[in-house]
Amino acid sequence: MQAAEIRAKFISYFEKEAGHTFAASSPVVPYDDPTLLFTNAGMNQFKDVFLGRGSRPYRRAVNTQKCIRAGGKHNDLEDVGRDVYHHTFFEMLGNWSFGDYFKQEAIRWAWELLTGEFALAPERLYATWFEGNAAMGLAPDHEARDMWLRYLPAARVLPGNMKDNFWEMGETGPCGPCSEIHFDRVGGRDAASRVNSGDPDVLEIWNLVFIQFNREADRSLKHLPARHVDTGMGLERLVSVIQKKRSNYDTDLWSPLFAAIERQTGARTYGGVLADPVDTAYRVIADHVRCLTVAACDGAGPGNDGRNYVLRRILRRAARHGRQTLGVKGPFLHALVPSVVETLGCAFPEIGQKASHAAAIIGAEEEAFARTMDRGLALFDEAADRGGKRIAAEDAFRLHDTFGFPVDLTAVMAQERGLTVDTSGYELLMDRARATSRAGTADAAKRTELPPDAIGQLSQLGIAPTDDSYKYEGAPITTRVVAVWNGRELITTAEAAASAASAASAANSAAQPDLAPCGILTLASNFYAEAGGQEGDRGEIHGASGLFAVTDTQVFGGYVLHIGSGTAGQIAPGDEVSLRPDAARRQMIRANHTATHMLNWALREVVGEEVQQKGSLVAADKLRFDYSVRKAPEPNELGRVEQLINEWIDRDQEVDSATVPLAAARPIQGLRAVFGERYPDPVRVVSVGARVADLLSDASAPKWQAASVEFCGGTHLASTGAAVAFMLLSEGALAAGVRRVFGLTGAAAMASREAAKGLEGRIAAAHLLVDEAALAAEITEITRLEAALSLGVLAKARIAPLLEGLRDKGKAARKRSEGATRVLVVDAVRSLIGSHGAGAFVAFIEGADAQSLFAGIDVACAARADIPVMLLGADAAAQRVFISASCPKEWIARGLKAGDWVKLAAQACGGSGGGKPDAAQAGGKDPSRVNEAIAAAQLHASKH
RNA sequence: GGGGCGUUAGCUCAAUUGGAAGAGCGCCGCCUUUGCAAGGCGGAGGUUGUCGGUUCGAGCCCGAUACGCUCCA
Repeated sequence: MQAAEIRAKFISYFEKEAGHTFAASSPVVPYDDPTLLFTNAGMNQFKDVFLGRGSRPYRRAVNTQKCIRAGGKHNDLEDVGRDVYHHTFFEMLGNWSFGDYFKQEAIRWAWELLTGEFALAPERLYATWFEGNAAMGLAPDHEARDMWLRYLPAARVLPGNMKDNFWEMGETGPCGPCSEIHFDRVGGRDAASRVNSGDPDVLEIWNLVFIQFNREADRSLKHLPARHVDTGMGLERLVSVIQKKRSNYDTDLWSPLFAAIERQTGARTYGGVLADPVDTAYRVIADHVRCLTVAACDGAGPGNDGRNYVLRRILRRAARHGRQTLGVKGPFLHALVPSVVETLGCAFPEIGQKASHAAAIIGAEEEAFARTMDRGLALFDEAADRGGKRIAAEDAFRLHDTFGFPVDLTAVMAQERGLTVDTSGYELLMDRARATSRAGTADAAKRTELPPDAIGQLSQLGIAPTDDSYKYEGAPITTRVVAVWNGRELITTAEAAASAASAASAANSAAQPDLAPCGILTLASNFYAEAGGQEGDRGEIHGASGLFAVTDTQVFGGYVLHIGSGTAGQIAPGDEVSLRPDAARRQMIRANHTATHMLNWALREVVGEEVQQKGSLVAADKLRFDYSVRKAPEPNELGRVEQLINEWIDRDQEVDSATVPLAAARPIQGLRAVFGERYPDPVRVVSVGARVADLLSDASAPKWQAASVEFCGGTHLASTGAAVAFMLLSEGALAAGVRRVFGLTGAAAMASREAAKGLEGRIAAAHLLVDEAALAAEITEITRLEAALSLGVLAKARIAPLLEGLRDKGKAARKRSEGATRVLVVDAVRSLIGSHGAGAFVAFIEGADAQSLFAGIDVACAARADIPVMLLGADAAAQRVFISASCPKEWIARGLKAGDWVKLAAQACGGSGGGKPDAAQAGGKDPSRVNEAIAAAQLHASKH
């Protein structure tokens, strides 16, 4: 019987024979359950029913559930490959009763299905029941025992303890005894003693849980009014039993995968040997690629935290096996996805539909790891060879930190070679790294904050949260100071401010800049406090007797804190003050925020629906936008994005906003909301290209797709024209699948356009330069400018090839000039050495530089290999002397070493040098003393 | 936001204490052989990411910066 048939039979048996409703498998990424890393049991999706919080339209359910047991409380990752029945991903067949049938039916159906439909030999089956626990006040489950005795002889109905036969969901909650069905693969013997003993041939195949109690907070048990059944049977094990195989991997659930692995890697055929490295690699890779594919199809890919990091570790384990054990050069896991679809696609249609997506995600991560894997493997070998039985903590840390080898992977690799890893030392290094990392952030985030106790103090004093309804207008308002925060304590009365020494810092810390910045709280405020990625306002607070410069605005528990320092006089609680945000800065932020919305819209328009906002920063000088996308946009797509935004700016479209009920705004067609974000109700809607009232009147109209509609609390332009211009400053990868763009608006965008135009003109002009030195200097300057100027992505793309052409020209000129100098030097040396007699040859060559002297030495040695040669050159303008020398073996034997020789000569003209005995070079700083250098060199040589 | 690592020929990587930047593969040309694979000789190809500093001299030391990788938050 094929696996697909077994799976279908299980489901149809419960559907047809026993009136169960098929409830499709929930995703492996649990929805709304922070206690779970991955879905790890069939009952996960029914947890609310068992807890009495939810209900279903049916009382009997059946399905096959996608489960992942890795990284969490249930972690089978370490056992994968080492045995033949643990998997990171597996299917769990299950049937459930929600307050409907109980033990009798559950046991009868299980028995009939296994021995009837699946034709398992009854004499190989064993059942366990809960023996009770007096200490816990739990009676033995004689009900279950007696039912089993109707089918099985007493010798094969076995009692079990709390650990094996009493199931609890958690510290508190539904629980009850369970009854397991075990199967003996060998048969013809009494295997009772092998049940639950870890024998791979006597394995648990089905667990029937009878939920009849609730564990209360005081640890007591209460009988539940509604009793439930929750059963789970691993499909992979069941198939191995029915197909009479001793290993899960020998069934048709895996053979297509093994065939694909063989094809992709060129490894020899899977042999099924437990301790064999190649067979182990086969099992690990097959298991892991199933897990990764299923996870990716349910929206979870490899990443750097939480469940995503578990998936990354799994992928890297598989990739390492492929590289090291099977010798595959490049990415190959992604190519195995189709065979996962082949084995699972019929049961889980979503896997077939999203296969290409999964393959892309897996391929990208494989490629990423491939970049560091070989270097990491080399480091591991080195560390392993360095002696000892243990991989040093430093090496394990470096493997992790620099090459991305999770420590558990290093441990696996060590184990393969009979080594261990110094994990406690590794943890120590990890802690240290974490500490320095945190220290850095803490230092950077030296922001002024209003601690919770200060907020509590405010509400105790009856001070209401700040009325910030003026923040969208920004026009100056007059209000009253209610408190001053000096960085340590709140000052809420004028008297306290006057008497407390610390008050001075509140009003006058400009004179003492070391003091922590302080903040002013007012009754009402027109300052925008940082929120939704938009920076807080800056500006001034004017009082009758003081002036306060606001450098940042933050909000804490509804209280708007104007952060900054006093510049003159004093401002105290009770003072009437005028609040004046920096209007020019505000205007730039508004333009950037509206542009961010248009960018979000344009990216979706050009790149596609898959674009999701991942983060955003709206500052005065720039905007930053992170978004998820599968592959980098093409330059022409970026051009289109920029163009679309500028078209909107040119059309000067109205920007409308209104605060409306969340339920009314949610259905608006084309609405952009950040996934997973919680929005207030009512929510503020900002729309470019359509009036909010119109949007609400016909929310589902497709035409709204053409408008930018977002939930947003930020400040925006009245109409798009005020942004003047938009330009993409840069675009690049932030993390796998996430990209970041920077953009400019207004004067900054215009300035950047001008700068690009200017640079292009300068490149064109540079082409006319003939002098090599001038051209080189100009190229250096243009290169520097290109990096220093804030050029747009499109301008950069335009300029890059122009600059490349200019560099080629500069290179050609340099080569010409170098060639000419070389010819000059070579000719001079040839003519001089031709008439040279015995003894060392020392010559000054007009116009030679350090590089051309080497060519001169070569020529001289070729002509007279028997004598030492020294050549000198000079650059009077640069105040430099160049010296280069070579010395034949015979002369070295006589004591003349080139290194000593050039040093002597160099010292004679104010320099130094050195090198090897047969070749050396040196330099001096005084060209006027070249003759002295020559004389010194000749004198020294003549002594040998 | 912070830390670590990296950047050398088209590709993969070398380069003792700072002393004339190399190898393998690939490319081009010639030769040999000829069933194929190949073999031999020669050649082109480098501002050692960029900028600055120290030094007589920097791929190497120092500082900045860009890009990539990786970990942490």
